[in-house]
Amino acid sequence: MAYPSVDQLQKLLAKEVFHYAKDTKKAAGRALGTFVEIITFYYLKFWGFERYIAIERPLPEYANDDLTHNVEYSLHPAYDKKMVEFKDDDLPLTAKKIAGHKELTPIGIPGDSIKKSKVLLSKDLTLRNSCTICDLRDLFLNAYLDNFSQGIARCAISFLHRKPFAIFECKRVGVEEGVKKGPQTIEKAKQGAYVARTVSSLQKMRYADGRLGGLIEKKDGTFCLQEYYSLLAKVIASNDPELLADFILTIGVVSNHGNWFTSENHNKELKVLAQSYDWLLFLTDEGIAQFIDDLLLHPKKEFSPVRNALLASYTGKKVVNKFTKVKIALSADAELQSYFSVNAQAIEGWFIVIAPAQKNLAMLRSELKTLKSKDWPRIHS
DNA sequence: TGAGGTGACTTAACGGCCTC
DNA sequence: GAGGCCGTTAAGTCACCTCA
Repeated sequence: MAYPSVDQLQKLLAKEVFHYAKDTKKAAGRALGTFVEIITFYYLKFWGFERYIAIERPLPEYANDDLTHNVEYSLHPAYDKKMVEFKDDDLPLTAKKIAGHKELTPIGIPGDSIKKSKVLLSKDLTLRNSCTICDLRDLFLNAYLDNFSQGIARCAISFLHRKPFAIFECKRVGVEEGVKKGPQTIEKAKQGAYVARTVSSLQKMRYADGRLGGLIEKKDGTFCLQEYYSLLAKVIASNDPELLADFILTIGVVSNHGNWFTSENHNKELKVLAQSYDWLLFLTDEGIAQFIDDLLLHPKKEFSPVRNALLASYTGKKVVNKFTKVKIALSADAELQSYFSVNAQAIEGWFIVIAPAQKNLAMLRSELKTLKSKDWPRIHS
């Protein structure tokens, strides 16, 4: 790695980018959290799941609608899809404008269900990833920009069910000056663990002998109970609405930061997360450092739009941030897609699978593909 | 009338301080 | 050292206003 640690990289960012902030290290740490989110999003996009993704959508706890949690990325069953096109004269592409497209008028979208402040592509070519157009009872419509060339914006509209089949949460916690082990880590771990353990119908329980068990209540009040990962595999492979209807695969992505030890030598906080999410991925120091060096600190010429989007977003003045998981400069989006496509093999190595044991990223991708391909209208009926 | 800017507000994530 | 709490920073939503 070109840098001794991510902590050193954070200090470099603090000096070079966040010099205006009252607490430069804190601002740089906050931005590193954003980078972890962006890396996760573009990897999912590279995997082909973009048209199923919602961002920061409130998700109720299982059988407890009173409490909702905004989850970073949720992957939803797609009931339908439409393709629409707009000319560059039509910019900005607001939710209202998209909902009024002739391809969508037969649906009869009620005016009051259309999102007021959502813009898929603004006049200054800022893209909104996963732009929600409207909520229609159990479904919501999300727009995704496929490409924008020769004056034509081609957009995909996904009809997504409100109940996701998978969620992703990203966490980063830094290391304090002069301290090797961060006390605050347990707080972040608890926060993530709580959400991971409360949203799915597949619940975790502990046997007296220490084994992890899983249980799902059936309609008749009886329980399907067995060793957790066996039941998880059974649910993913099944087509049984009783098992699948409220099941959510939970995935956590945590970045290394020097005080969670190594991926092999887990400390308490990492163990809490590993036993709370179905999958826990560890984004390595080397990975995040490579991303920052390649795209933000010393980018090749073709990646300069990414660096420019970052620098224009963090100036100390009030500007629209064009380098987040939601809003990103269109030129930076294109280069990020290209970077993730060209470097796919290396990027796969940035992630270490902490849990489940003996599994790899290809298996996670396969599980997600299996889930997205289910006959969801029948399962939800 | 609709696009775009602004400010109030909520939610979340960060590092660091404080207590035990 | 462990863990609770806090101030700062930032993202996102929404209502409201201005202006073409």
